[in-house]
Amino acid sequence: MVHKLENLSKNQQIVLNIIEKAKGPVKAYSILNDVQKKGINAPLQVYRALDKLIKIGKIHKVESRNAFIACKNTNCEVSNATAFSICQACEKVTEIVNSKLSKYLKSFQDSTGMKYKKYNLEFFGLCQKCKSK
Amino acid sequence: MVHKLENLSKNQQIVLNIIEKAKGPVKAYSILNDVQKKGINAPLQVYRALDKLIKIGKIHKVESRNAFIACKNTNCEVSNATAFSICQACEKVTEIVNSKLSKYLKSFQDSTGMKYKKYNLEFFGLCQKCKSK
DNA sequence: TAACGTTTGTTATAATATAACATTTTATAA
DNA sequence: TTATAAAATGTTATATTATAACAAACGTTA
Ligand SMILES: [Zn+2]
Ligand SMILES: [Zn+2]
Ligand SMILES: [Zn+2]
Ligand SMILES: [Zn+2]
Repeated sequence: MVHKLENLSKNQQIVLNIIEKAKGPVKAYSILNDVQKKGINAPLQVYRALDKLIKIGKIHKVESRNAFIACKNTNCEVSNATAFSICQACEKVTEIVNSKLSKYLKSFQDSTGMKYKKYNLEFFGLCQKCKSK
Repeated sequence: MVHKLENLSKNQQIVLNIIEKAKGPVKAYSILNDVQKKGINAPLQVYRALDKLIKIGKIHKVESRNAFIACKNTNCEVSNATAFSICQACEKVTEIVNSKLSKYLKSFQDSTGMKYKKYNLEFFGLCQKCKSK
């Protein structure tokens, strides 16, 4: 197996590092803020790195939150089948890795016969912690 | 059955009307642009109407597009179980109404035992038209 | 009427994201 | 190695999406 990390550029590694170390989803401008000491000065530099990292499946965008999260799924080399659980109270986000779910959705056919290349699913509710408050 | 339309305020009706007449998803600032002759001048007036319309299930937000679409599902009184098919070429968006899918997702349980109140699913691919080009 | 919740109007500003252009670095291959 | 193409960078400016804060008006119900 080829380790893609070695192929990442400087900016891409810096941005990935921040997202991987974070405890939850990270916002683009929070990343920008964190890296201004490391030579990245402009939003575009962050967004370009984010785009690439998404493309190669290292991170995902949590669409409903405009935030980014590291991929925890070793099989998920491209972000074409993603599912997340999102706590509406504490905003904790967890990537759902569930082969039954992904098989079900990958093979889903709608009435129009449209064939899907990609899906993104977001579940909302209360996590264990917040439920018991 | 109670017709909620009668309960809508002036701004809410104006905004809903535009979204229902549109052929595809509509952006907030495009709505704002369209209604400036009708006495709505500020983004907030549009966003407030959008929020309410989402809350009562008249429209949905297509998260990956930051756009809004009228609900076609007569059963869907609240936006707590939504699925869309999105063409990556022409940006056509269709709400998927499929009881098997919604039953499957409503009863989905992840490993943490978190119980979900709401989900949103977006499928991406090419529609019939764009596939055959 | 009084009280309450909802909606409105308005100004300002925050947060998220891309356009356009010049340059540099890296990979590929003649 | 040198040429060439592809990818990444740096920079300035701008576009797009969304909310804060406050005062006033409206609609419902007690
Ligand atoms: Zn993943
Ligand atoms: Zn929580
Ligand atoms: Zn609907
Ligand atoms: Zn299409």
